[in-house]
Amino acid sequence: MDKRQQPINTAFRLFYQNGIHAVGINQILKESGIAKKTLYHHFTSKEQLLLAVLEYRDQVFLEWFSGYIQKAEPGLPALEAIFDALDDWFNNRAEELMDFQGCFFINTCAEFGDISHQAHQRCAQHKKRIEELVREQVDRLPMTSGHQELTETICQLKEGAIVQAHIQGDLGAAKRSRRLLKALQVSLDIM
Amino acid sequence: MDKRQQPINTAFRLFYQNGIHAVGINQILKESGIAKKTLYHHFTSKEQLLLAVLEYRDQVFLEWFSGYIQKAEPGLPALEAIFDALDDWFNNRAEELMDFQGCFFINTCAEFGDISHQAHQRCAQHKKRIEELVREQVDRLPMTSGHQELTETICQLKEGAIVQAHIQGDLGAAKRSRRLLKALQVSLDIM
DNA sequence: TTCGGGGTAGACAGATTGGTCTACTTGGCT
DNA sequence: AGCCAAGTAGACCAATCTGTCTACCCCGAA
Repeated sequence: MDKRQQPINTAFRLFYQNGIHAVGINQILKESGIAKKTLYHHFTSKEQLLLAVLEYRDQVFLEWFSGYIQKAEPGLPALEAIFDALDDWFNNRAEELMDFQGCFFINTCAEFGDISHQAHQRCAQHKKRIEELVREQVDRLPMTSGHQELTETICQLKEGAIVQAHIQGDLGAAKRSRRLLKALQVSLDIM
Repeated sequence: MDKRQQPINTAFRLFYQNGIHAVGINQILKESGIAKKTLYHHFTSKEQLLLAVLEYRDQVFLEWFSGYIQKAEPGLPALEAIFDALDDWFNNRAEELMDFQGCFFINTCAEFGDISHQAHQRCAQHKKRIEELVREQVDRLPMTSGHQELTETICQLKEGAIVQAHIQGDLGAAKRSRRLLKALQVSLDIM
């Protein structure tokens, strides 16, 4: 019954399913069941609401994501678990995240393309946080160098899988990235 | 002076810079300099205009992209050239493609998330065409199997690089994917 | 020479947008 | 008991949205 959280939940669902510009304030109000005055009491504008939605999704996603990493053994198994997580997400086995419709942050950047836009920057921040989680595990690998490179590479594999899964409906995209990581492990003895 | 092409050019520029829902028909008309009647003579709706824009961008991008592949030696060099092309794109050395703002097809799918939507399907088709160009080169490699897997992997590396470059403004994303491809070559002797 | 297709400018319609505001209610703290 | 913050419903505003329509123009083919 948190009157600030209600429109955030509703707005996320509608934004994620239909896009941000395509969803009007009135629809959010109707479906969240709060009054217009209440919404504008908590948020000064649609844009501020969006920022709160990004904040919320960031938190939910990170919590869910880090759960997979922590359940696995630190190091390589944890890195592999990243792609197991993605696989669950793409195949709708992650209830917390709602029906897969791509990455909300990638989608938001598509609508607010300019990197100077606040929403865009908030999305970049989310990706940086994910990168930090990855780095923590990469740093545990028995490598002498190349931690930063490997971290960024894994994140890039993750983005590629998300896009492939969303646009083509390719539900095996996560497993493909996982196999690529394995191939890397075998080839270079970096891990 | 092609009155059908003019609004396509303008609409692409505006859609790409600002998003599709964020751009109104009237703005397209004003900036393309044609009359409303003319637009609705050629296109029955904004959605039909969008489909024509996707068609147009598909053609321009494929032409530009395949140029890089054809200039390189067939096989591995051509595959490396893919990432050289991306690098030029991200760093705005590809004039035909306009200032880099991510992939227009990824961006469009973000706004029309449902895979059953015509615009979304047109985007998937574009990606499939790119995949075909990649496959042609992969098929020339001295591998006994795994062509399909490698083709899809390379496409996924490409999507990852595009997203990373757009969201983080990471202009080295293409080179990172290129290095990963090289690492794969060394490790598995698939090429 | 007439006729029609493609063009122009822009009024217009009806719906919807984000956001403000009035009038009223409810519930908890002092 | 009194008060105020937070809530409700929804009228209202100006702007904007997509799409239609009128009225007129130009030019090439029959």
